[in-house]
Amino acid sequence: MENAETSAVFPLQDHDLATTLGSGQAFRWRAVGEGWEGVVAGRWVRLTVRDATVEARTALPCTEWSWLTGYLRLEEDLSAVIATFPDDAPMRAAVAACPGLRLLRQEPWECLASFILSSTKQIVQIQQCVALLSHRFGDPVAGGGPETWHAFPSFVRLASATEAELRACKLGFRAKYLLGTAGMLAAGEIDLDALHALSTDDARAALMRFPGVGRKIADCVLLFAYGRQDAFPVDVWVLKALRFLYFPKREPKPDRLRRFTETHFGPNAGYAQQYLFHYVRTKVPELRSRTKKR
DNA sequence: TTCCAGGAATCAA
DNA sequence: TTGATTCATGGA
Repeated sequence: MENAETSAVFPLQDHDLATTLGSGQAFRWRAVGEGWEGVVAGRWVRLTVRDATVEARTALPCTEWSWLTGYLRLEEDLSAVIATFPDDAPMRAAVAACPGLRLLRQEPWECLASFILSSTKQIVQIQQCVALLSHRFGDPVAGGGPETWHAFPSFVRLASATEAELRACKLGFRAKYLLGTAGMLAAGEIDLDALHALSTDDARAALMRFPGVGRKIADCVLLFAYGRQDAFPVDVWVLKALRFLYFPKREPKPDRLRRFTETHFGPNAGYAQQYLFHYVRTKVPELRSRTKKR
């Protein structure tokens, strides 16, 4: 069969792909040579940055690219987003430390499933679990080389798996959560597409009906898949960031902290959160070192 | 060896 | 309501 690769080039401004794709919001990207390879919307794609452009190469013919430009949010004016961040020292430091960090717009099911796997796991382990799940249960897709790639498995497919099969993908206690969630979706109990029409609060409540989904994971899905930029996930890193950068003197009570995250960071609070997350996780030695939780 | 990881469910007080 | 415990697994 003839090589049917297709490529397209898009302008890229204020967008650091390596930072974005490695910032713990998506888990299927691999650095390969100069570029990044992954599967988006069931298509294998290789992204290569050249100057102020990104070249996208697919293995199969492609004439319409909204599946990729929407995923990468190439239309978003990052400077306009950052302009809404609070003008304080921690936020300025986080923005300065992570130039070109962006949010993606992922598919809700893959994002939900990935973050159900994420609880009490390191990012590299989440990546490994997602790779194992995809390899074991996902449909094969044509890639750019001899290696076989796989789409992220559908909830229908996972709903028909056994807990033992999921545990074989190193999910541990999260296996029954993923199985339960896939089962609810396969049974039509909740329609992920319908959440787009709901308020953020109602969409969050719907997501939290799934087993293994609490406030934090629901907020990740709202932010990374549904474009709800007011959603502010608080994980162990963001908690450390808030304590260390904003409340160094005394420990804020949880409800005080929640009110702070909902009011201080503006309409794009979730975007600001991603900057704080990546900043403390990669650039603040006092917090990167293994220090006791206070 | 011990601690911890983009947490949530469960149970005790 | 809040606080402690449990749940797998592997990296540091």
